[in-house]
Amino acid sequence: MMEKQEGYNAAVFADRIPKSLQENAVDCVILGYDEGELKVLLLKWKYEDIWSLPGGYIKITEDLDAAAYRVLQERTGLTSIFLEQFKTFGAALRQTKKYPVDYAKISRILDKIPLKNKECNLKWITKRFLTTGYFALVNLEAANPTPGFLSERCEWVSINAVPQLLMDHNVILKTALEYLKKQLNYLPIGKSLLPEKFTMQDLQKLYEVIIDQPLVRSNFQRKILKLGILDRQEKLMTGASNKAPYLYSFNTEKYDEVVKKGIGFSF
Amino acid sequence: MMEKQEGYNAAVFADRIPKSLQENAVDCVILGYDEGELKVLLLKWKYEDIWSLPGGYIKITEDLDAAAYRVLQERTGLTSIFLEQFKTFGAALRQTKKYPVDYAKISRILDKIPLKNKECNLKWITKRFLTTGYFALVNLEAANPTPGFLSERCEWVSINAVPQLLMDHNVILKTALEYLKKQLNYLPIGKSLLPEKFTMQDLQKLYEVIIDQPLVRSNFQRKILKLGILDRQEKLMTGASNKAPYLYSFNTEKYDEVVKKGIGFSF
DNA sequence: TAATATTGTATCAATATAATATAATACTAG
DNA sequence: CTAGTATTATATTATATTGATACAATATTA
Repeated sequence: MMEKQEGYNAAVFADRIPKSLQENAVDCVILGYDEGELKVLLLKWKYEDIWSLPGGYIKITEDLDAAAYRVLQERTGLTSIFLEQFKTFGAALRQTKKYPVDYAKISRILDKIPLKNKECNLKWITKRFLTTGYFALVNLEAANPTPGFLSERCEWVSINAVPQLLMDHNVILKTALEYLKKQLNYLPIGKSLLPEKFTMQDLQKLYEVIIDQPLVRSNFQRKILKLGILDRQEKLMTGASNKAPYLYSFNTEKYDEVVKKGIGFSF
Repeated sequence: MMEKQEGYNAAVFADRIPKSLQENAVDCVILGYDEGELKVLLLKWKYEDIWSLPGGYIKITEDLDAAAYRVLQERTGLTSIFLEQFKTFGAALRQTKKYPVDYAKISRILDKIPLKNKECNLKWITKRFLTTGYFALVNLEAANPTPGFLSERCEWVSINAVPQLLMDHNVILKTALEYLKKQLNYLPIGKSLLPEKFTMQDLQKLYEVIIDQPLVRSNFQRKILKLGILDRQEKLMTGASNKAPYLYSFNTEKYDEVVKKGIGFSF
């Protein structure tokens, strides 16, 4: 089962694995919205050029959802946020043929980070495991990106500039974005992506970034307003030489109601 | 962690567990449609009054999806069917407080079925694990329900007459049905649930059973026909004293196209 | 041949949608 | 102060969709 790679014997890892942890993981696609761009929170590993989605093992006494919340909280400081499971990934070759793990790199990293830390279960290096993908939409301004013990940086990266990620993380990210695109047509979004108050243009741009195509302004406004999830606030004086737009905020009560009912077509 | 229950020490199971299998499982909600009822395929266990969804462990060299297909194939003989992952379940208390496992019953069963069979991994008795829920829509007529080595019966049960199931299987079933209900509004269904040729009434009844509410006949017909996924065939002479309905069949090409595009509302 | 049940399609008002137009700003330049 | 400019909020219009109902066309039975 194990094979040598670049002179490194992966089986060495097997000894380092604490037995106390579950063999399953979660990976979080944490999306924020900033300067008209959709951004995803990524980790840059220590010492080597490895990037990955924030993830973690599920503790044996922990709910699956709780593990995802924990990862989100550890990497952003945020709690009680929109977080949704979207798919579990379990291709047999997650760590091998299809998405090769560079054992040499991992080896060099581990040589520098002794694994006395019980929180680190590196079974994924040597054995296929499942990971459940979650995605979160968060207020980028409120988040406080924090690297873990294997990573040296935790950064917002534009979804148009995502580097090659560890294992199948690029696929996980892509799947999350497609899922979000679909969700748009039967769920309101934006409550946690936008600041408290925002203009109609802000909201439209968010939608356009997600579905990756332009929308007709007047029709977008009409459709959104008809959902009844927005409260109109005062006008925003930008200093620009044009009519000042209204500010809006989400009406939490109605927003949640629409989330429950769903929008759009139904038989 | 382990506790005695009805005088039986669950830890005894731990020794019986082969190490060769992954600790994750799939459970399949296999739905069929018969006599105007939606039915789910359930297993009745040997010797004791235990019912469950068909499920199985994921082999260490097996794709997650492949494991679900295998379960479906083993229990129905069917292959290449609509089968979709809908959610992974991982509540910490899956096997304990919230959904107690009756160790006494399991014990009695295992006393009669010696576990020399390597295919049986009963770790789920002693330890929390994740299970990924899949649902399949199959042609009930074409399926050949077949029990496994732990079960004595494999039967179609009306979703209105489902007994108490093992662990959280009732929740898994409920979640699958809710998921299907939602899917209805942006995917065509019926291709694998109905026979080759069917009447408009057949299709409407199927929809009504799934969403659990009546639909207006003329409007349903108009909406469905507009999707362009049906080919009209000859008339069906039933011998009933009324106008004979047309038979329809799904146009596979257009059907798949619509599955890809989705139907209904979009921004 | 009339009665009956069910089907296929038409009708029509109400509503929704896409594309475009118009009026109302908030500021700038002169 | 006024005209110009960019942008916003909303109106308009033609077209399409929806929900509710109506009605003609069968296939059989009485």
